Amino acid sequence: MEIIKRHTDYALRALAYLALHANQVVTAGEIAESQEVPLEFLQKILQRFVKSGMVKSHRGAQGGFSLAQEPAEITVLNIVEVMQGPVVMNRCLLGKNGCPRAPKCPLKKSWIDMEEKIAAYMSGITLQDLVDELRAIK
Amino acid sequence: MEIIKRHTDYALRALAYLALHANQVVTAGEIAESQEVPLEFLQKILQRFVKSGMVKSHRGAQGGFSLAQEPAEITVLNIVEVMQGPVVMNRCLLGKNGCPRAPKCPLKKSWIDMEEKIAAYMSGITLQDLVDELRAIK
DNA sequence: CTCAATCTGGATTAAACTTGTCCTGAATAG
DNA sequence: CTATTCAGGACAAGTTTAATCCAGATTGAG
Repeated sequence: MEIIKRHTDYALRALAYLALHANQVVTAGEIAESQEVPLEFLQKILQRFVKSGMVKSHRGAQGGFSLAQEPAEITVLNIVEVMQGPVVMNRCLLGKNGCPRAPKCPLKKSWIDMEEKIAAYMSGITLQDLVDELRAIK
Repeated sequence: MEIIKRHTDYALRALAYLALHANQVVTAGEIAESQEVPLEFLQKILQRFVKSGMVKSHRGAQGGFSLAQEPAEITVLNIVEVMQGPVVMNRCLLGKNGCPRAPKCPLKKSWIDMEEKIAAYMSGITLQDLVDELRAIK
């Protein structure tokens, strides 16, 4: 039961790299090489963050990507949700109407409680925290 | 990002039904009908719990299934792990050697911490709790 | 202005996973 | 014996994951 998919892992690595080089424009190729991520797959991932407004792209020669927000303002939850959507324990809890069994579901409250705890945990970690951790490890 | 797969949901419903009818032998057909689960799929699921020792099967006419343990001794985590394996945030954290990037992973500690919290939460809910909840709802 | 570097976006794809279905066989109560 | 019920392997459609490929748009530098 792996909760974080590979593309989300790649996204976290890529955005941590951008945070480590804040205020610089970095090419997808550089990120791909340093983070050992397939370049063309990474480009698709970065496009999602450009659309979400978390990353700025700079086209043309000498172009690349840079963070559009401060590292301390981007949380792990933000990144996970761009890639995998909202944290949901059970698909019953997705959508407006939910499942017809909800009234007799003995776990519904627990699932919602867990979702909130997981989301809270992930929103407590920012890219700045990851940068600090990376610098401490080095 | 749905964490609980459908077969795990079915398993939870089925075992809760068995707990509700503790010390009785119940057929897969009866569970399937009451819980709105495809019968043949449910049978596969129940077989897994027989192998894991949580459920006893009774073959032949008038046969069926019954819990092999007390409802208060079977946790949601037990059930989830039978269906989906151990709770792991990132596949990097699976296996003995893990991934080669682990030493420079700024999230490893947080992932492990989250895994433990999720597992702890799920092991705090037993089938008896679900039975109590079901009786309260009714 | 041209060209190389670089991002954009759509199409395609292989493998794995999910969610089942089908069928034969084995056990057993009555 | 035989109807009922579980056991287990094979099969399969649909979706997701994890890429790859390619034609096109943009832009900095020479």
